[in-house]
Amino acid sequence: MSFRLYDSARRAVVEFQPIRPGEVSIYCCGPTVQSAPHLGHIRKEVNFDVLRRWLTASGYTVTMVTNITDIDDKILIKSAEAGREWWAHAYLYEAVFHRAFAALGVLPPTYEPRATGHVPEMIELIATLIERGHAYAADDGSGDVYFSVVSWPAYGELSGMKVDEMEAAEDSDPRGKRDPRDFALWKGYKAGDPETAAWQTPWGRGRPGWHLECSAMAGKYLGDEFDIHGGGLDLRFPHHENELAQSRAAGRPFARHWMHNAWVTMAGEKMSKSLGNTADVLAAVDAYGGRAVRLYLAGPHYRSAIELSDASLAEAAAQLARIDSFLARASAVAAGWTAWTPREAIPAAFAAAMDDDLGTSAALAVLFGTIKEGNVALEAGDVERAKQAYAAVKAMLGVLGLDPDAPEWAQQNASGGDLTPVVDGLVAALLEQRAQARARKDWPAADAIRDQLSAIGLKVDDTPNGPRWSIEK
RNA sequence: GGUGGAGUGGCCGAGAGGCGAGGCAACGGACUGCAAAUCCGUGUACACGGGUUCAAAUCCCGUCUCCACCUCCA
Repeated sequence: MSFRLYDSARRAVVEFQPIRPGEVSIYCCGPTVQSAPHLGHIRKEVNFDVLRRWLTASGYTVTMVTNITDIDDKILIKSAEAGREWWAHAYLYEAVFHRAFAALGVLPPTYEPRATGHVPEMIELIATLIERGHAYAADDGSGDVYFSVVSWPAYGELSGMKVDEMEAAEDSDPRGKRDPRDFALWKGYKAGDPETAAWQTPWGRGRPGWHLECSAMAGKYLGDEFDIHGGGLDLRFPHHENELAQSRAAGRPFARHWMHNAWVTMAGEKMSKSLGNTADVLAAVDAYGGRAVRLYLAGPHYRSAIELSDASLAEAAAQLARIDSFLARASAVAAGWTAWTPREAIPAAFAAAMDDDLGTSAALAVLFGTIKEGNVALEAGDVERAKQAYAAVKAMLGVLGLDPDAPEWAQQNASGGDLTPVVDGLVAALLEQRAQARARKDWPAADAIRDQLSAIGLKVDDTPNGPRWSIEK
């Protein structure tokens, strides 16, 4: 079975064919580190993390590049408001983003370049574009350099936008543009900008334009041509259109495949900073747990908008509780069973769903079906089938980034994990008292102990093999 | 104005011509001292109006509503 993926440029699900057999190169536009991430930002990370995990599980060696945009208008404005150096502001929020990524089990990219570290590559790209007649330094002496849209007839090939039909932005500042549709590759230094936010170039001092950064960094780490370029749907135009135009105009074939995830909505509207309807990632993680939030983001298809509410997060938490309940029950008989490798353990239906444009929703149906089979097997005492179901569930969770025993989650539970033997000892003493009360049919006393534990967040379940406790999230 | 997407049962959310994805919630039953967990069972949904077809949530025509991009945006 081969992998099929929707390509935004061709507007169809197409057969994925890597440039080099067995390898996949992905460039994914990363955050502009101007303020804390919201759940919309993080959906992109989770969706592309699932892509990466599935390709890896399918046997590919994946190179994943996600940039950090650490210089930009917004950063300069926000840092000035906050009374910080722009670079200090950028580092501060880069750390917050990293914390949010880790809180959702997102694997670190292979390379995570910062825009400010790649000015030489940008200058080289601009020079090539000027040489080829696709870019020009503004005549007004501002130091701005623009890409000439009319010089590149293919402009619009990605988004389907027709240059002539586009609504002209009324308040846009034409500055030194020869055509209002031209976009900035390089922004000349302006009075009032921080002295440190400017780099010397053949066209004067200044700083990078947003679109140019990504082309330069993708080229450095992945070469002139690579497999997949990703990002949020809102980046398709103009950001990705511009990246594509400037890269191809410079003679680089660039991305073969464009992949865009849809957004998170609240009350039907796209979550965004400008609308102010954002949900903080770490707050959601505190309330529902990182794996529940990840399940909420990863479950629906990546090209569907998903509606955020307390109810939808609570439902994800309930789904996860069903998953974890099975893992807890099954691990008693199946832990350490290694007859199947994770790859062998993945059910064919799950693989088929994932191969079909990352059908996580259908894949999840397979996961829950397997859990039911496993539960039935456990009830029937069919240990062999329970082990197989357990292995299959673990393998599927691994692909989705939800296996609680995987390093990215085990690490997060480390503080609690270290205390588990201690808590276990304390709880065991109480459970022994409860067992004695139950033995003499003193139900009020037994229930009092259970209620006491429940009040501090420990849930007690009676099983055929005795009571089991767990921490309620 | 240009371009694109969406309207599915109480809720979330897949699917895209023909056996009711899956989950959450609810109700009934089994198990349990009671719970919890688990299992079994219960639902005839596809915005509206036409049409095509043996068969339409799925295709065609029309209508309504919503959202997004065209400006920074994951």
